[in-house]
Amino acid sequence: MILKSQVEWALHCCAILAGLPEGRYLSTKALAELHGLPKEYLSKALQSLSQASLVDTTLGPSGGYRLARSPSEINFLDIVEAVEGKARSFTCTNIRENNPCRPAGYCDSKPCAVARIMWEADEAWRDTLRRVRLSDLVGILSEEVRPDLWQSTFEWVLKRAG
Amino acid sequence: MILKSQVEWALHCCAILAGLPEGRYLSTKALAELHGLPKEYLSKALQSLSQASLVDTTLGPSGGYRLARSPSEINFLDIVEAVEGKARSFTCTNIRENNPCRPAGYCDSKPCAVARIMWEADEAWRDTLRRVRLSDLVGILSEEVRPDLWQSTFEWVLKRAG
DNA sequence: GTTTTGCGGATATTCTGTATCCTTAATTTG
DNA sequence: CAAATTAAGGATACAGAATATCCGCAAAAC
Ligand code: SF4
Ligand code: SF4
Repeated sequence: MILKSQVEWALHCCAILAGLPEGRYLSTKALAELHGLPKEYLSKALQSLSQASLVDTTLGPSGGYRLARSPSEINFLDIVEAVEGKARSFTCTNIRENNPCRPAGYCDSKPCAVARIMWEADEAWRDTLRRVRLSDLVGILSEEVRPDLWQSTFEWVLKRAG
Repeated sequence: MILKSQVEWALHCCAILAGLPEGRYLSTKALAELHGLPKEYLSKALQSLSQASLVDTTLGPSGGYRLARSPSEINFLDIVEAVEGKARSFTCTNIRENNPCRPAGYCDSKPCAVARIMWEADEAWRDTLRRVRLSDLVGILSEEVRPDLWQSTFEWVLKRAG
């Protein structure tokens, strides 16, 4: 069980978009270059963010992406689910139905305990991600990243933001 | 991100093994038949449990598997990690190293905030699974499964247990 | 009108999960 | 002892998902 690398990409891109001045856009090209990622494929991740209404887009030169809401109104789960999907990590194939001892026509009223426990763990994972806001991430990064790198990165970004 | 179906299989098999009388073994053949699973492939899952020292095995006719410890000393995480592996679900490909603004020779002292937050969620998932013991599962199942089915299943099992 | 951009569809490639088969060694049964 | 049964592990095939690239389209900027 492993998350797609697009999750990492999307999180990093959102962190960058969170630092954009009001009303400006940043293109896929710039984001791909900044992170050293395949432009065409990163585009798919950004499209996922767009479909989840996490980002606004505009076309044409000087077009690109910007956050649809403030970084404090977007949490990690929003971003992760946009890319990874909302499906639970444990899928029940209902193997208990194959039990040869089962009376014919026996109908299970609810999902069995195994599934419920696995889903509970899944919910704990989601809860943790839900509690971390994009603004929290930006706060941590701005403290941890070396100031000169932090600054030159955003100069680099602003030069390319439409 | 989806868990392998072997996880479900392993959990169900352990629940059955937990109901075996002291010292008896149950074969792959019986477990596969009971759950309607491909015997050869289920065998791989059981081998994982064996490698993780969760079950004891013995060869020959009347051989098979039994729990290596009491059901109260085995938790969900033990079983899940045995078949799914202990790797974290989020893998960091360190894309920040591609930042063109990076000073040459810049060395990151620690994993970045994105990775740490994702790993924290992973830990929450594991914690939840760690807190549920196999004996808890058996307790719930014995209450929820219709008594006649519960009983006939274990009669079926005992008839095949070596 | 030309360029740039996001978007979606189509396609190819690589990797993982699923599944089967076969050999070997240990153990029970007769 | 001989035959049957079992777990273990290696080899291999198959299916589906993740990764990646390419193309055509419509909207926006200039
Ligand atoms: S016991 Fe639970 S997890 Fe297993 S098949 Fe039934 S519903 Fe699914
Ligand atoms: S920012 Fe974190 S998750 Fe992203 S590449 Fe760097 S270390 Fe990995």
